[in-house]
Amino acid sequence: MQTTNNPKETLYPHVSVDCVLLGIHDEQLCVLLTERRDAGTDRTEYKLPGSLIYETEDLDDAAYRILNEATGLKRVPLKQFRSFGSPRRTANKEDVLWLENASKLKIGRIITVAYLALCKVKRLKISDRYGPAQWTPIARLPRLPFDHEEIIAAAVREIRVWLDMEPSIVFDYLPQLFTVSQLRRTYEIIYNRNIDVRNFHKKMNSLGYVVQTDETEQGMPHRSARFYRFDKKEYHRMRNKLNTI
Amino acid sequence: MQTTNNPKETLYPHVSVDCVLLGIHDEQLCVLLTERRDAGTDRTEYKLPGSLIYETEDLDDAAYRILNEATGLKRVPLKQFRSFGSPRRTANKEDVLWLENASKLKIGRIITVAYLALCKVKRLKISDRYGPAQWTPIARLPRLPFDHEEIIAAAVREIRVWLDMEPSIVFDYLPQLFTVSQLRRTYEIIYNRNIDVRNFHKKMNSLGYVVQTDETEQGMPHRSARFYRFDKKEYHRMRNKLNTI
DNA sequence: GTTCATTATCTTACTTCGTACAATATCTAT
DNA sequence: ATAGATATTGTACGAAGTAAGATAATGAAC
Repeated sequence: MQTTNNPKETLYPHVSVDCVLLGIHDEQLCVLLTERRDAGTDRTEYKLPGSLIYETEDLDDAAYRILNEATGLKRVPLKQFRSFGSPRRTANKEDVLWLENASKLKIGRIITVAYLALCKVKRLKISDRYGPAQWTPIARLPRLPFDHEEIIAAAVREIRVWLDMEPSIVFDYLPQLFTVSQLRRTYEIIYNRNIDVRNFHKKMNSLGYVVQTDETEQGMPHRSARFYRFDKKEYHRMRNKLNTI
Repeated sequence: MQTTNNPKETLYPHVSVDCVLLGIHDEQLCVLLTERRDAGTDRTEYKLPGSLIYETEDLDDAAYRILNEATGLKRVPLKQFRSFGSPRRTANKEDVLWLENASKLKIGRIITVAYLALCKVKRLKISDRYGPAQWTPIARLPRLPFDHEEIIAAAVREIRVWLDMEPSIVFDYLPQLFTVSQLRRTYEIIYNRNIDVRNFHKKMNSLGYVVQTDETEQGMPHRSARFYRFDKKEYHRMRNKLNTI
C-alpha cells in the first residue's frame, strides 16, 4: 500500500460519490450492489457502486461516471440527495483497509455524496472497476460496509418524494410502450402499497401526458391490455405552465 | 501562508459547510451574510457563514457550530439540502487567496455541504470567527464569492418545499404567541405571493395544532388581534398518525 | 362451444380540499 | 362622533382524491 510520511495528509477528508441505483426485479424494489473485491479474504462482500472523486471532476460527473461504470448506462436521471460525513463512517477498520487497498491512498475519513436513480439494466456489465454487480431486494440486504445501509434507506424514502414531484422519471424506467398495469405495479412496488386499479386508471387518463396508442399487449391469458406512451413534449409544456403561475 | 512541499496534497479536496440562514426583516426575506475580513483590500465584502470542517467533526455538527458562531443560536432546525462541488467553484483566484489566508491551508478545491435554517436573531453577534454579520434581502444580494449566489437561490427554493412538508419550522421562527396576520405574512414573504386572508384563516383553523389563546394583541391602532400558539404535542401526534397509515 | 378465471376498462357517488369573493366588527386617534 | 385601520367571519363552486360496482375481452378448462 502506498502511504506518505506527511502526517498532515490525514487532515484532509476524502470525498466520494456513491450511487443508489434502484430497479424492480421479481416484483421487488432492488438496489444494485457491486462485489467488493477483497484479496485478503475469500468471502464475497457487497457495497454500493461508488468511488473517490477525481481531481477535477464535478460531483454530478462523478455520479454519471459511476453509473456508467456499473451499468453501462449514460442518460438516466440521477439525483443528488444527501451527503454523509459522520467520522464514525470509517469506524470499521476492515472497511478502511479495503478502501486503502483499492485506492492506494491513506484514508482517514471519507465524506460521501449520495446519488439516486431508477434504472433498468438489460445485462449487468462486469466493469473494470467493479466486480460482478447484483440486484438485491432492499428488504433483504446483506451486511454492507460503511453506512451504506443508512444511505439506501434514505434513498428509498427520497425516491418517493422525487417521483411525486417529477413523475417523468418512471417513464425513463418503463419501456416506450407500457400498459396501465405495468405503470401501476411500478408505483405499488416503489411506494410499497396497493393502489386501486380503477382510480389509477382515472388518474392516469386525467394527466394528459400519458396517451393511448392503438397497440395492445398480446399473448396474455386474459383480456389484452392497451399500450400507452409518455408524451414528453406535453409533459414539459404542462410543467412550464405550472412554473409560470 | 503555510504551504507544504508535497505536491500530492492538492489531490485532496477540502470540505466545508456553508449555512444559508434565512430571516425576515422589513417585510423582506433576508439571508445572513458575514463580512469577509480581508487584510489585503479595504473593500467590505460579504459571504455566507461557513467553515472547513474539523478533523473529527460530523457535517451536522459543523453546521450547528457555524450557526452558533454566526448567531449565538443553538437549537434552530437546520437542514442539509445540497452539496456543491464543481471544480469551477474555485475559479476566482481572489476567493481562493482569501480562503488560503484565512485557513492557513493550501487550497486546491472545495466541496461544500450547504445547510438551511429559518432563524430569528435578536442581536447580531460579532463572533470571533466572522466579522460583523448583516441581514441582506435576497432580492438585493451583493456580489458573493464562490457560488454563494447559486447556493442561496437553491436554499430559497428548498425552504418552500421544506415548509410544505414540515410546517413546524415556521413556529420555531415566530414568537410563542402570534397572530394570524403574523403567520400569514411569514408565509407570504417566504413564498413571495399573496395569500387570501379568509382562506388562510379557514386553513389555519382546520389544522388542529394551531390553537387559540385568550390573549389579544394590545396597543395597535385598530381592532386587537387574537394570539394563537403552536401545539407541539398535537402536531407530533398527527404527524405520527400520518406515518403509520 | 360453454363456462370460468382473470384482468381491463368504464362509471357513479361521495368526500375533501383549494379558491374566489364582501360585509361586519373592533380598536385608536382625532 | 368620525375616520382610518385591521380583524374576523361564511358561502358557493370546482378540482381532485377515494370507494366501490358493473361490464368487457380474452385464454384456459371442461
